[in-house]
Amino acid sequence: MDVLWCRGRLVVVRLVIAECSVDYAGRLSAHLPLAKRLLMVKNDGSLLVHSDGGSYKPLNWMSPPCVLTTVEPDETQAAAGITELWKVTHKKTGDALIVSIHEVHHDSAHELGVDPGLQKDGVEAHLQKLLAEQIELLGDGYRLIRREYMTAIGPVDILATDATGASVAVELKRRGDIDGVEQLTRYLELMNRDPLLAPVQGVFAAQEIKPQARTLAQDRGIRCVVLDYDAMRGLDDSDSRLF
Amino acid sequence: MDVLWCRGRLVVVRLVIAECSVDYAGRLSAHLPLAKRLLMVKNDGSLLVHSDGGSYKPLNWMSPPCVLTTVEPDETQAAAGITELWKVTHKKTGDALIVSIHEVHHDSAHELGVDPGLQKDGVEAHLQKLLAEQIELLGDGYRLIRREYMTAIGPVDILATDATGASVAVELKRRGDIDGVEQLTRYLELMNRDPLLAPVQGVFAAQEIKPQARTLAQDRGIRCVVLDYDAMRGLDDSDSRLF
DNA sequence: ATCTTAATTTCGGCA
DNA sequence: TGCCGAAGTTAAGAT
Repeated sequence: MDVLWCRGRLVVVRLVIAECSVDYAGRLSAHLPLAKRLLMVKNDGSLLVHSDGGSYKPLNWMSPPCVLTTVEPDETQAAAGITELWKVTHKKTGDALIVSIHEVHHDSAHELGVDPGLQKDGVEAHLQKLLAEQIELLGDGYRLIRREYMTAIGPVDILATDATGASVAVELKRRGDIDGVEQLTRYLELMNRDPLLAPVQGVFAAQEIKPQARTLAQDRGIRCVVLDYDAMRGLDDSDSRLF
Repeated sequence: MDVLWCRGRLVVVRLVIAECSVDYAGRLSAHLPLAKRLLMVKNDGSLLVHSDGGSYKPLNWMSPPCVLTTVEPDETQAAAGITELWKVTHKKTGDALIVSIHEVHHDSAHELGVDPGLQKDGVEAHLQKLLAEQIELLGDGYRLIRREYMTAIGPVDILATDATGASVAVELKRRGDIDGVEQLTRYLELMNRDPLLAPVQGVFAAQEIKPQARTLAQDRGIRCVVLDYDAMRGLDDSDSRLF
């Protein structure tokens, strides 16, 4: 059991339920008082300390690359009831996580194998692809120049032209927040200094636009467009999808 | 076992190692192909799907408040090898996570009890306290007016005066990003409209300042200051700390 | 309850 | 590899 989970090509996760306290010293200092928790040791040596509640984030953890070593408790620690001492050290930053175990209630190791990984669909990239294909949603006569139009301070999501041939910079978000308006504002400021592009109009397009973002955008002469993702996906021909 | 983990006042976590595929339909669509994984059902009904690798983030999950129901596989599903079907639905958004279980390798429930929670130290609040105490780090003659100086759009981290008595607004970050510069810019814009404060100088202080943020700050006449957290902590008299 | 901001963010893409 | 921006961000604090 001692080193089973880190040897050879086995892909093993170890689950320990234990009464323990945890100390972290790294980018911050943190302490978990003595309580019964779940310790999850992954194959790469990383450690997760979970309680029963909260959401997916552990109470404390150490990310890979890191090494777990078990230290013999000294007399003082043993007298304090510590039976096992785990020290997890980050290989690069030197961050340390120390688990002081008082009692182990459960300990098991399970081989999992390599995970094939998550397949995602429906994020901003897809929204951008759809809007690029359906650029006329912004208005009659709109034409796509290109996606990811590069500027000195980063890529503009979509560059298009309106019916009059004037440039239009589109910033796309799933949720239209104030940050997105700021981002688009920076792009517009820069692009409008370019005599080949100016004048450039701004369009802030999102599935949902927060009132504050809308107010700020309108204040800066940026047009807001709310996108109907489902409708756009329905128009797309590659709409074969799960469920 | 069936409902043990959600009854009464027990605080229980259930651990299942199973060959399964997972589908998520909510803010995005996602699919996990058939593989052996760890399913962690927390007391609040939330579910975490972990593989052996990655960092603390599960491959897929459902956050509380949510409910887990077990559905009987229909004939087609049973023929495909599905023995159990878990459906986790978010109570508010309706997001759904479906776990199709083919084979259970391990199944155990563990009572944990209520967790006392994490004690943190060393985050931005501490940095702010330290800089307020050591405001002269910004320059000779600097004096603290107050921390969390309230404005109409939120609190400025630190308000100070320089050697000439002019107002200085300080925005503090652990990592100085472009967002922080934008934030400070908004504060400065507002404060400089106040005749009692104007003119207000801006200082962007962080443990680390990203090149783009520095460029933007300088372009807007904001001074950048890199803080040495360890040195500042060393000067602090309340430096009794674990380890 | 809603909104704002930080985070030991993590994660992916592209230069 | 490092930087930059998105994320089912999540989570904590303030209004």
